[in-house]
Amino acid sequence: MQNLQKIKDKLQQYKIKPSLIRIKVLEYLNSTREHPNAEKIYKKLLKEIPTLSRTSVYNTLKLLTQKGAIKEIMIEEGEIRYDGINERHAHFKCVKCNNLYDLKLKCKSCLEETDLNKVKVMDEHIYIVGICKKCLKKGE
Amino acid sequence: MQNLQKIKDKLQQYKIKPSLIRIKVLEYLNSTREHPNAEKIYKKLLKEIPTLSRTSVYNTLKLLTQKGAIKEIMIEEGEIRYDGINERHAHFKCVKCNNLYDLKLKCKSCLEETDLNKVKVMDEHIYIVGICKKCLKKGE
DNA sequence: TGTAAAATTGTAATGATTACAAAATTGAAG
DNA sequence: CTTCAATTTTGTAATCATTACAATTTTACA
Ligand SMILES: [Mn+2]
Ligand SMILES: [Mn+2]
Ligand SMILES: [Zn+2]
Ligand SMILES: [Zn+2]
Repeated sequence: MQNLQKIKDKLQQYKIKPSLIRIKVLEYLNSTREHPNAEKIYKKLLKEIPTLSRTSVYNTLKLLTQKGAIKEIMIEEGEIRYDGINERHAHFKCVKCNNLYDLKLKCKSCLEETDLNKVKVMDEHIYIVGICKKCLKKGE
Repeated sequence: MQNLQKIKDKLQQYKIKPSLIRIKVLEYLNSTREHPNAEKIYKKLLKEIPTLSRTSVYNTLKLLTQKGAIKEIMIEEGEIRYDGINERHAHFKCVKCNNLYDLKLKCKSCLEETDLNKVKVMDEHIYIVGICKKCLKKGE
């Protein structure tokens, strides 16, 4: 399909050679908004690539992150989640169901320009922790 | 000194019984803006409390966090830093010197109210990753 | 084909955090 | 001052996601 070409193009755009695992990992991360961790990605791709190793998933995630094609999200200790959506947005982590939702940002920057114009900004992370709509309903 | 009383009051305010270790940990976190991790806090307090155990520091930090007296900051994998300053603010993490600086926020919320008025917000984290002024100068 | 570079794999190590049970301390009651 | 249960603190062992490393496989190109 032409979706494959899009993934390959994106990899090339970030100067990453398009191997099978890299394509599959990026394809998965671009197709979902669930922000999976390495283990979830491994389990998912194992169905398509039976020889896949956990190490390869970790290696690939590290590479994609370093090249800027995906983003690491660190919210809870001992678990890195990954986000393949590159548009600037914030996150909402529900402490009940553990889901991680995307949130829109209404302003370009919440920070004082005077603080920022002296430093080199490489990355920005904004997230809220709380209880989501669904879980609030469940608990009356 | 009367600083001690302030710390005790703050602990009581968050419904935490003021034991020696709790007082010392909170006192340290309220006196610094360096956002230390558990190990740094342990090393620092060991000078004053020679019988101190790492476990006690971890226990105390967990308790203070759960009660809301301090905040965990998770930016780099495998290292939780702690912040005793309760006023809402953002952070800047320098990837060169590894320092974590405080930043002022210019707006009350960067998020769409429509997204937030259906959920329960418990915590908010905003941070920038980049290279600080000092390190930029060093590298010409 | 031959071969060096790159990618992938499996196993072992790492290290911050946590679990757990024992020891010490506290504080109220007698 | 004692007693004793609750709380706090401690030391050791376990956890577990991630990383290091070396071996194997695959790729790309002459
Ligand atoms: Mn996202
Ligand atoms: Mn801070
Ligand atoms: Zn939820
Ligand atoms: Zn710096």
